Amino acid sequence: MFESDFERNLFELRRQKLQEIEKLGQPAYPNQFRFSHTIADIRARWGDTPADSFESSSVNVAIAGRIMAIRAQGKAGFATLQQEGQRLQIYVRLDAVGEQGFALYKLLDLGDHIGAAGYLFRTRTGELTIHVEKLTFLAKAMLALPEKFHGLSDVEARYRQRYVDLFANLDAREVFVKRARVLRAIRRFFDERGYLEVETPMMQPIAGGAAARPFKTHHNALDMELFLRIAPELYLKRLTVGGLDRVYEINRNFRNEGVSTQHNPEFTMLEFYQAYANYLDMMQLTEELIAFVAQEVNGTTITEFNGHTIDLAKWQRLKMTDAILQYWPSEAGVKPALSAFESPEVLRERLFAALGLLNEAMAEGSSITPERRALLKAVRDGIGAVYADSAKNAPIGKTVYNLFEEIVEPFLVQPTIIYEYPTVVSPLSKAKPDDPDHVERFEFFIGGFEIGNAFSELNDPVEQHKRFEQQLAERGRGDDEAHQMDEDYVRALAYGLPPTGGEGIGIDRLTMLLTGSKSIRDVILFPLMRAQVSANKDQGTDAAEKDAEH
RNA sequence: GAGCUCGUAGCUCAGCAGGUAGAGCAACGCCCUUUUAAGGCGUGGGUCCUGGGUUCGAAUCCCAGCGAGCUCACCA
Repeated sequence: MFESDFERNLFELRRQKLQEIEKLGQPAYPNQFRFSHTIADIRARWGDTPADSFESSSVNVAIAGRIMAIRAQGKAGFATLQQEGQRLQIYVRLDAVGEQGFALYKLLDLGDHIGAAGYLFRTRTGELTIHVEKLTFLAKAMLALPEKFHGLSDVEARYRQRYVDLFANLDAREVFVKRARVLRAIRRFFDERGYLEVETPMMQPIAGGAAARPFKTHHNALDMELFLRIAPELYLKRLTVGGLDRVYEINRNFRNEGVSTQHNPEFTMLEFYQAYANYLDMMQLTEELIAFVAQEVNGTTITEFNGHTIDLAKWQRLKMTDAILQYWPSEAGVKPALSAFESPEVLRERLFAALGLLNEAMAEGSSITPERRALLKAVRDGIGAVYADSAKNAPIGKTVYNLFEEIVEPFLVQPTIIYEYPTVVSPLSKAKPDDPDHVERFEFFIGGFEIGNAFSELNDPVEQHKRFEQQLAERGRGDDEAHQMDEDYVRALAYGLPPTGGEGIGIDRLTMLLTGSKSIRDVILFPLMRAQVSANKDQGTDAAEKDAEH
């Protein structure tokens, strides 16, 4: 627990102070405090009240809070209390609180929790302040607070010791307040539309509904291998078979993948399903939902993200192939004809030609800006990877999809719906009636990354069984993210799934957009961190502490 | 997994042409009854991430490791 002798000494000093406080007749760890107002209440109600009106009629209040600043001045002193992210100053004078009260004040430290009762006034500088008549000790901070001006800025410490981050950095707190508002708004949105909130298994014998590597676990009593879910999808559709026409679930998914500013191994996903709807209905619903949530959370649909101003109420819809053409850089030659997306050979040739032209454009002596060069390099590397994959007999649909991800996705900053996905990358989506190679599916992108994914659900059990078998073949070829066979899910479909639209939305990423957070770890209270090798420098001295860790 | 950057007092940081550490805040003592990054005087506090190497001498240079951030890879 202690990181240094400094901390050990401070802790011991504070214990002595606690004993002194008890001698003053105050319990060291009282079990309640009745406050008349929260600090927020007081700020809201008297924040603008002029000084003279406090003199004509006194306002008595009692508040509780953590001491975030303390300034003693002989026989008087100030302290700033913080509660629920709001602060209020108190003024303590010997002649107002008495010998005992002032003795207590002198035993207070930064970080302590106290109660303060008295009347409101304004100081010379106009700050709303409580003139304290009674101090109540509530709990002690036995460790030192971070620097009062800069707060806790070490990123690692902020994630690992979020409890400090939350009270030391109020903007960190604000992110999580907003995150709660996001969830509340989503629930309101779906509840008002007749959706039922449900919870489906997070431990599953088959981890289905997405292409991702799962976490494995084991149930002892049943001696059963289980997976943490990678998606709730297949269970939610079983519910729609069961007659729950509109369901939604907000819960964690777990994917055994790397971490990045956009990926945490456990993340929160919203999924919803609506019977008798298709992917076009889902598009409509998505646009309404995102604008609604933004309005509820921020009071506006405008958000600032990564240097961009984004309007979450303004959407564009683009067919995937059209998007590729639109973002095809001029340096890569004339845009491919639409027919190129139907022939693996033609597309491959076009990609090869584009690589040559891009390399030429970036050659020494060319007069392009460094920014353009960086962009072209990313595009060239992307196309290079896609080309390499396509040369390994990847299905044309996979090549088109990869190409889209490489040259379009990072540039989709304003809200954009991309639709018409290749069937090969969409094993659970319903094919277009007139085009078996494409499905009724869309994803939407904001701020340069994917936020959600939706489709008309495939409800033909025979077709679904076939798609699963294709996935098994992929698995056999070494793709360990290909979908597993789920016989029970096929059986559920055999009982009849009505035409259904479904969608999944990443809540963490949506929260990033709405809070301007660049990293997903800033919107997750306790992001996964590598285990720390215990730097316990105080071995052997604190047996009880060691026991507590086991 | 790869590349780049970072790791110095509880916190925020300086010190890095190699000569064994410093500031502010926090802590401790004293003074101060309207301060607010309060102020004044004084005091204590460091295996400079870890382990090797080079050197008469390493916080500083080199190598390896650990941890973190960013970028890339991975990521229906």
